[in-house]
Amino acid sequence: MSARPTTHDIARAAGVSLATVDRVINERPGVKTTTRNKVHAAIAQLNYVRDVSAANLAKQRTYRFVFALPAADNQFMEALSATVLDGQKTLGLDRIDVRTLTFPAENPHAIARELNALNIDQVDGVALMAPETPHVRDALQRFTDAGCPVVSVISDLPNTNRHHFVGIDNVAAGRTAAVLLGRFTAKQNGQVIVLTDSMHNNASLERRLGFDEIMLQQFPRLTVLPTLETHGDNNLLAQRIEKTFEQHADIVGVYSLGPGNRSLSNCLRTMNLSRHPVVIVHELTPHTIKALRDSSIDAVIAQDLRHIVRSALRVLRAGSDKLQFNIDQERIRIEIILKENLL
Amino acid sequence: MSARPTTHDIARAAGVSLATVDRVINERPGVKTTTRNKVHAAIAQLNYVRDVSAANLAKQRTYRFVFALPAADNQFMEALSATVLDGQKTLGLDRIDVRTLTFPAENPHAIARELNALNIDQVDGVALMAPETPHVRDALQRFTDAGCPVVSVISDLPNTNRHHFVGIDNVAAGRTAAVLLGRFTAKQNGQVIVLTDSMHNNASLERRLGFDEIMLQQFPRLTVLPTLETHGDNNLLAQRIEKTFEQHADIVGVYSLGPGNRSLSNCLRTMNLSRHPVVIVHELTPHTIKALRDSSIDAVIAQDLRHIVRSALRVLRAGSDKLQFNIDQERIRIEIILKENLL
DNA sequence: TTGTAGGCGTTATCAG
DNA sequence: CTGATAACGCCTACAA
Repeated sequence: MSARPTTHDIARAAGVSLATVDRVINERPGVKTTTRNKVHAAIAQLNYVRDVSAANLAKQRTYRFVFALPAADNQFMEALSATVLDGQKTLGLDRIDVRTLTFPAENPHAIARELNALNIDQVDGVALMAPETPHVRDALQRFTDAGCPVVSVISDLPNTNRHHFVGIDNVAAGRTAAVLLGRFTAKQNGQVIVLTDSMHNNASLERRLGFDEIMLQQFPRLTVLPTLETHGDNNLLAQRIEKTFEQHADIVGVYSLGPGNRSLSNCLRTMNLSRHPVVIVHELTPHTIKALRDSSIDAVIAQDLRHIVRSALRVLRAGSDKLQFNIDQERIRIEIILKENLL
Repeated sequence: MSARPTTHDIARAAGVSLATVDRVINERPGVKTTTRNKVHAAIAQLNYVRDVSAANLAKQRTYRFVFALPAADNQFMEALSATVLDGQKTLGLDRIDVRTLTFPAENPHAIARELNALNIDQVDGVALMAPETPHVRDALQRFTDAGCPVVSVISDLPNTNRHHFVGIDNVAAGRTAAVLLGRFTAKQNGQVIVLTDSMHNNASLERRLGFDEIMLQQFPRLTVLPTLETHGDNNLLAQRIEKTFEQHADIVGVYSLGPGNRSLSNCLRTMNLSRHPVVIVHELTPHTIKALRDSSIDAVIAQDLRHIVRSALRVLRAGSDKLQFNIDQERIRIEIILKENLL
């Protein structure tokens, strides 16, 4: 109803000047304890909360964040990069400067080097998606030691002291995939193929974990085969899949933990199977959307990239201001997408 | 790296005053086309982006919106009200004043009366969830005629000229429920119960439509029974469900289109069935969350209330400023929630 | 130790 | 149609 109180109101109520109020609010030295108390009393009484954007405007403060991502070598990474770029415009207007750093997906040393090259007091926060290697860990340590917030995105870096992880609970995502696969295969017995580019990736690891957990518990009629690692090699992927189909007569499901869904689709199509397995993959991309539409993929487990980018930026901003953030509000949902609820 | 250009820079570059730049930027009338072009050129050239926080600071404008909802008589409505209240604080600091109007759920006349009692030039926008009755239609007409934006929420009012509908595509939601129910019932034959409080409700109607569409197409092994309308009467609900179970030997699924999920759960529990039907309901509430956890509900079709409230407010704000809004960005997702991807 | 005056980038209100 | 000028809420000199 009534407008928010301002520093003016506090000043008046406390019988002091604006500058003094400011000093108290920002815990600057040079204020008598008694007047400080008066101000605090007024603040409490009027229920004052300072207008951060006005403060930032006055301070000319801009947040300088770095977003480090592997170079896009698939549609998902393309979408993620695009979302970050888009965020640069959308939220870039909130006094947030986002600088993107890309590194060759297969060379985590590169990202460590790039991070090390950054001047720490020109950076207010780092968001990154990267594999957890010792080099990366060390590079991040430098930031966290300097009080510069770091968030991991999409795939966590559990053995670093990143301030937060922004992404889905990948174990739960694996469980979700398992339930869908189990129920969608109806009462059939048979084998399930699991594949990803690399199990050196935290997200893949956790997804497999959750997947196995549910499969063992609830769907003993299905046998989950060892994970096929494709290392981004489409031919290798095709070879391994075909070989697996030769070795097992009753493959009823395929769960793709990571990238490579276009190759997977191609491979399955060219094999021209008489019975189509239930296919569950991760991430909404132009390809997976199309595949949902033509029913060559049965379900997609997704995470909203816009949410992720915004959340990462919000968390970094909070960290940079040494403020708490509402952890519930930053939780990323595991989305289940079928043909019917696309869009 | 160099600082962002400001309106001053634009003004200087275009050889006009601050005020003119502002007029152009905010698409206000009263600027010669030639000067407007000059300003636009300067904006493009200097790559100007306006500082939203400064803008908001300067705009002491507060939007006065009304949110009209039926009184909470179930957990979903409670959650919705709570979300609106919460929005009052969260976005309330974005210079948005939200006033809530509640009316007895069973008495749509009341809401029409309350809307009519509002002074139109003290309101900048109306969001409402209400049944579409002639009274409501007339009441809304008064607002839209006055150029005051109106958005329908959750359940659409297609025969009014509300500016926008904020909620899920309920036909698609019905289709989604159908696919899940169909696949989750595996290969079983049998009947499916559909129930809701009232089919006078647009959302229920559309959901049933989509549900039937898929059922007929894809699951001929299942017979969908006529919708049971419970009119919010728990005893009636229990009676009808029990009777239906007596009349049909192979009920394998239940789809609840609307409220009444607690009663449904109670009823099913007390019937102590030997074979549990697949149960699919709408909306995440404390009850449905609990029921997902204990597996008495198999899937929930949900919509994110926070998104809905925020979207409604954004759309109203755009309408109130006579601006376009990005319709893609305001699309509400149909969420599928299982036990595994809760939270 | 405290207060005054000016500015941050934008918008609003007047005149012209 | 256009341009000064004063806000908005806060911070930072500098002066007292």
